[in-house]
Amino acid sequence: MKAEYNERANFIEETGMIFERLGVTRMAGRILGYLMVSDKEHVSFDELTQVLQASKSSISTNLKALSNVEFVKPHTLPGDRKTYYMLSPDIDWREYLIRRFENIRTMNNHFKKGLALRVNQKDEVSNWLADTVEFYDWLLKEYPRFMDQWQMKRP
Amino acid sequence: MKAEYNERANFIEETGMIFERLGVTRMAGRILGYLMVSDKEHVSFDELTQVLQASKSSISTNLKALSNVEFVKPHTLPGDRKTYYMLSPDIDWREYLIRRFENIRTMNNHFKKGLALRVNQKDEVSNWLADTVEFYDWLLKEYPRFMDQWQMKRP
DNA sequence: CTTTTTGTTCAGTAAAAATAGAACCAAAAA
DNA sequence: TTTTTGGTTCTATTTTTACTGAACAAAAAG
Repeated sequence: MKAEYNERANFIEETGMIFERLGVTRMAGRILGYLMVSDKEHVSFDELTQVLQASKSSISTNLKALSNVEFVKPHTLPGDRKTYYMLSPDIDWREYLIRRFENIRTMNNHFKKGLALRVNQKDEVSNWLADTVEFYDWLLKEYPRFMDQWQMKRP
Repeated sequence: MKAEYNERANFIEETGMIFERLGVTRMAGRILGYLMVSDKEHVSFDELTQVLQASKSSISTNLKALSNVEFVKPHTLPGDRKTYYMLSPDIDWREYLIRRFENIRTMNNHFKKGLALRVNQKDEVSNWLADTVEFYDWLLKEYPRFMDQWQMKRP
């Protein structure tokens, strides 16, 4: 058992933990981890069940979830019934960040709603809420321009 | 039962749901929601158990967690044994965002590790990983400057 | 038409997380 | 000193989530 093997195995488990903390399942994280360090670019369903020592159902469910959010892309070959999977080269992390910023927008709107519901609009909490809203309004207005700088650097 | 009352109640439950999706407990979210729309600035432990109809233990645990991450600040008065709680006016959302960016740094480092473990450094997946790393390297380098713009606008 | 391959889906189990209830404790009040 | 207040902590209980295993299905192969 080579050292390299253990490094990969560790990497896979670490990926599982990292994604678990992000709210994805540990198994989905493991799949991503394996897709990252596999020496093949395309990995079959069956290989995943074996390498990750997981049930077909778990792999199936998680692969589907990962495909839905387009983190993973299925790949097929003529004359081959299997489906292979790879890390989706279509993920645009800039797009992904933008989606995350939209969550911030939701939260900011919620803060506005909360502030509006307060009786005293001028106490410390209200002021803090107002400041918060002001900051996020600024952020949401300005971040596209920031992102554009990346587009300009790498068209 | 006034319409206003229901709006507040709805707001509290929504806050619970929103924070639950962010990985905090629903009850912690409810506490934050109530602290946002309460007409008092400082709210007692006991009031929280009653308004949120939750057990003392649940309130205690969640208040402690919220205090630990400094979302909530305890407030005491001379001659009063109770502890009151408020939304912490000390939360600096800029600081908070910066902490979140540090998570991105962790992820980016993990990507680098994964890329290094790949056998073929020049296939599609490797290229995609390399591009991703490049984008995040740029982002992590540039975002402090972006944040400084806010500092300049609001010193 | 029957068997095999390649998964998917459903029903049950195991594991984890959130909450409740009760015992408990320290400090203040009586 | 005893009692009450204000809350914490420990041990269930409930709820949710992830995973497994087995039944099932579609399509290809024999």
